[in-house]
Amino acid sequence: MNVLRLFNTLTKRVEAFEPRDPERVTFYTCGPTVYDDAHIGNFRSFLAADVLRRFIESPMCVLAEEPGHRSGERCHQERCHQERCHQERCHRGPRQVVHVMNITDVGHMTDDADGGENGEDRMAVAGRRLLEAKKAGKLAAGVDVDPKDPRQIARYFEGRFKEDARKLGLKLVMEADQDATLMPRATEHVGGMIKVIERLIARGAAYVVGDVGRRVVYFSVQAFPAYGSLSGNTLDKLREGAGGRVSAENQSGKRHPADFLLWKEDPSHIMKWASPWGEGYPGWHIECSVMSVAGTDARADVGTMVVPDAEPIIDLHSGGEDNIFPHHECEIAQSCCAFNAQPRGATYAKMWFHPRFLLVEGEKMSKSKGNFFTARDLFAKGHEPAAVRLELIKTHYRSNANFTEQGLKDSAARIERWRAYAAFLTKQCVEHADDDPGFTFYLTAEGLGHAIRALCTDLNTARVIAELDSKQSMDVSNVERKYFEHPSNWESDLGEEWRVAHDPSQNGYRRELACLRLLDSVLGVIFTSRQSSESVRDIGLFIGVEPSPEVEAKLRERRDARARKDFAASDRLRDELAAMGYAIKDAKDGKVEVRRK
RNA sequence: GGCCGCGUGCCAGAGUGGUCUAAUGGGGCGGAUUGCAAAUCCGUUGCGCAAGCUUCGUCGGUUCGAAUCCGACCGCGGCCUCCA
Repeated sequence: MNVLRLFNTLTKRVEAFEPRDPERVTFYTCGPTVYDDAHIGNFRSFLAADVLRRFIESPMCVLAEEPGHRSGERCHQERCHQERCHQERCHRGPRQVVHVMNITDVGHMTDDADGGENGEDRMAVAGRRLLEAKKAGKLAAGVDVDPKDPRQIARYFEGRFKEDARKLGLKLVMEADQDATLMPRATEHVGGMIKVIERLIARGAAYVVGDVGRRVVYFSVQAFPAYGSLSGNTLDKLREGAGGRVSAENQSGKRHPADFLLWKEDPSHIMKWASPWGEGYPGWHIECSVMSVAGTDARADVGTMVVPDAEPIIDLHSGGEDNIFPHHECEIAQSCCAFNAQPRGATYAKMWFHPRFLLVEGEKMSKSKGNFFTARDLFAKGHEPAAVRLELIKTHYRSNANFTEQGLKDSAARIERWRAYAAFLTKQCVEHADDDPGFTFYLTAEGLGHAIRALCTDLNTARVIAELDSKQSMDVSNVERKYFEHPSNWESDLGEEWRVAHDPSQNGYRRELACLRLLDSVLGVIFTSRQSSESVRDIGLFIGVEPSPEVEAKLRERRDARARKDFAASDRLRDELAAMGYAIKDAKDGKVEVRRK
């Protein structure tokens, strides 16, 4: 039996993921800081988390169960379709995943990357940039944001982040439109942070230094013996200041050099709140300790909740690899010391999932190298979001994937081939075609099983893509794409798809389509609505491309030229489109297919 | 200096003890098709006419057998107090 196994940063091994309650998995992802647009590296990390949560909640995913778990008996009887499962402790989906991602909108981040102003607040930098954009008239029409108000700046970029994320199919963001508690804002949880800091002080895990007006609360790392277990940076091995980002002034009041900030009294700060330690702002790490609990368990009160010894608080936690230390290390220390009855030996999150950084054209992404892209940069260039999504999830999350323009084109073409296959299968279903004994249903036969095994083995998305590509030996060039737009492709119940996929009495085409939908429920790139409006459908198909009115006009002009066999005009228009970066292909009925060159 | 991840063919990227000259896609080459293209489909793509020989960062080791396990080294990426 294949159960989901993941590389756990905490144990540095690939191991079975065993949530406390397999019917309700809690998952927390460190979210974006909203002082700028998210770039494709940010999104790679968020998309890896999205793929994981989509798989966990799907009927394809089987989870191992802790011995003696409460729901163990029931699932074996009712849910499992696999014979061997009855002998082992496991639980088959579908199941609920409570996925929470915070929005870091507190302006205490310092910008050492491109601000240069040695510790200038990121929100202040963002405000200055916005102000410049506003003066230059570069701000989009209808946007009214006051560059002096950090809350407005944060809301502005939060809105843009959600817009990009929706296009890229981040399920969590779409859910958060219905339930805002799934994307909590740090600024709205400062009260909880203060409560947790008070608890930490009361338990001797934190201390206050400095005179009134300049008070600072630090977490005492020596209060938590397990400090260092996630990153390997144990207290005896840490070398103070090796990262070159600590100032002597900040270190002077600490009992131990690794102690970190929980609260800083600073009435002059750009964003500030009242607290028992004066007006000021919270440390960076404390927000996630609070929001991971508040988001995944709405009933919990961070001021009073007590977790029994060694019991995890959440099942799964993700974030970029740069968060491993110090952020996640500190989060563990805070949460265990604040919430666990016995911090020693406690577990905050059971499984830690850290996607690695993305390279672009073989190099580290940086603004100075010119290989720095935000998601919206790519959308603006006409790349379809689904292609960007596939390009970002196609490589194993734990390797340094290389994002390339060529790869983006490949991804767009790949998606279109899959869509053509979906259109073909849909056509056969709609027309109630009989099974063709000469046709190989490669997914139904074994591809689905291979793909599921790959996902169970540390979320191997590349292998899933290979399964979707392989053994597909049919000419998809002549399939009428209108079948892809068939309403049945846009609403499907995954539990039902799973049943159909495993029901031998069903039509082969129907079963194959069910397999395709199941796999795409994880990848999220095939059955996504294209941006194309009704008005452009009569011209043709936009492959990995967002149509623009300008392109549309040229295509119409060219279609008319071809109708009257004016090939000179037709070729001239094709060249013009090529110069704009579009490749076109003539298809049936005077239609064209448009892609990126 | 410490801790962690990764290193596969022209490119991207699977493969974690034998069925591996190594999945899959791209690119290249040949063919079908096309107003010309593009796309699509078929074949081919380490060397050799062949029996056969040789690849998976490098060097060693374990094993009957290694891309796969172990060690060292080299390279890339991340972190060492607030960049996914």
